[in-house]
Amino acid sequence: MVKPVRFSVDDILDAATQAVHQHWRSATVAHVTAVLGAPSGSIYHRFASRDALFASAWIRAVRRYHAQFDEIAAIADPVQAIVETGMLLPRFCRANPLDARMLTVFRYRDLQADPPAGLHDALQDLNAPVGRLLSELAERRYGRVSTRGLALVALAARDTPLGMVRPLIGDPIPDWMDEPIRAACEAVALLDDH
Amino acid sequence: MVKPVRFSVDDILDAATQAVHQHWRSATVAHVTAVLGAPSGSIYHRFASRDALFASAWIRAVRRYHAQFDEIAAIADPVQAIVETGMLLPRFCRANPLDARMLTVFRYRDLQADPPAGLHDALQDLNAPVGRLLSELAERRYGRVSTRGLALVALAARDTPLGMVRPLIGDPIPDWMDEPIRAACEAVALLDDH
DNA sequence: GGTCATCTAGAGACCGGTGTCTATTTGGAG
DNA sequence: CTCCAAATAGACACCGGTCTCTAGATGACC
Repeated sequence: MVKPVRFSVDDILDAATQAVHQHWRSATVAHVTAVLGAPSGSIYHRFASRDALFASAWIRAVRRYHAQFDEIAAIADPVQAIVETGMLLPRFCRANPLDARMLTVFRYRDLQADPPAGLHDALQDLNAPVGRLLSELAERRYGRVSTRGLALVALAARDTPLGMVRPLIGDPIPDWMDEPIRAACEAVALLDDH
Repeated sequence: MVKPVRFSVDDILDAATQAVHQHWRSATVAHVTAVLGAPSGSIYHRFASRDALFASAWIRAVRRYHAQFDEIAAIADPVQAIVETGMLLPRFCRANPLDARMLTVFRYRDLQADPPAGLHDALQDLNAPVGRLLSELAERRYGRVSTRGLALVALAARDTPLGMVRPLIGDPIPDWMDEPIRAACEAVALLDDH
């Protein structure tokens, strides 16, 4: 029917991710157009604003990260399941270094606090897979879902590995990091749910 | 001799820290002048640029954090010394929440990569206390200073607690966090220096 | 009281980035 | 071929933030 698409949404998000890789938080729409070889009009044709563009790229990266969660259910031992959940992060960083860097640009809390135009709903649902996984892990680990149990599991499976890996994101994560990450996750996962 | 100072360097840094507390990375010079009740000229009279201002406030916060390091030498057991080094961070966040938030605005690596006008030297020396402390801890823990040993100690005493605490910085760090932080630090500190 | 260095004071120039507006291209359908 | 919706194309208006520039205030010292 119409003029064929030259810059698809995914093309633009790829370029945005590339621009963030190079300029991190100071990436601009001009950087994206430079990567893409497109004028700014083509960007604004598909995205309401600069913020909506970069937030969309962030959301796509988060979803790709969540896509790894399936395999955790197959791990029998609860503590090991928590540890392996933690290990998903360094693995993701190695497999998708650009998306990993994209992940560090926003915090979920901030985006949800005032969502860029049109992304309110996408952000609403975004964290559900994490919530589900953590609840399931807490349930399996402690036999019930307590506030503290949930907090411990979140700390073990999410915050601890993230903190250890974060300073390196952008560069490759060395293999020797795996052992200490496992050790830290496991130590937290072994704590008692009082 | 001259006109008395109405806005000292420390006053301005306090205001910058306050502005960062409210606006985080998007804090502007105008936000600082609003807190301080001073015109922008008074800010630029003492600081070469916006970046130099905020970086100076960051450096002051880092130095205050380093000021806690002295007491670690007194701890006899090496592993415990590493764990207590890790615990300095949550303690600092509780005692100086505004400076803690300031700490999250820059990364040492980025600032050193291109230092704001006039801060090159200050940044050069800034990390020395950390380097000294970590070397000392690695030496005590493993009886020698290996690359891997140093990396493990850095991970245990610095990155792990930072990662666990980071998502909460800005809000108060709850007391129940101490136990998991200790557990994670200790687990990493107990790993072998191959 | 005059002098001078230092500092306050604030208006606005300047600059880079966002987002708009209009023109143009494209190819299938009639 | 003509028409139309969808998309590209890019010039530039606009805006918020940084930083400059000039004027004026202040008080120690002579």
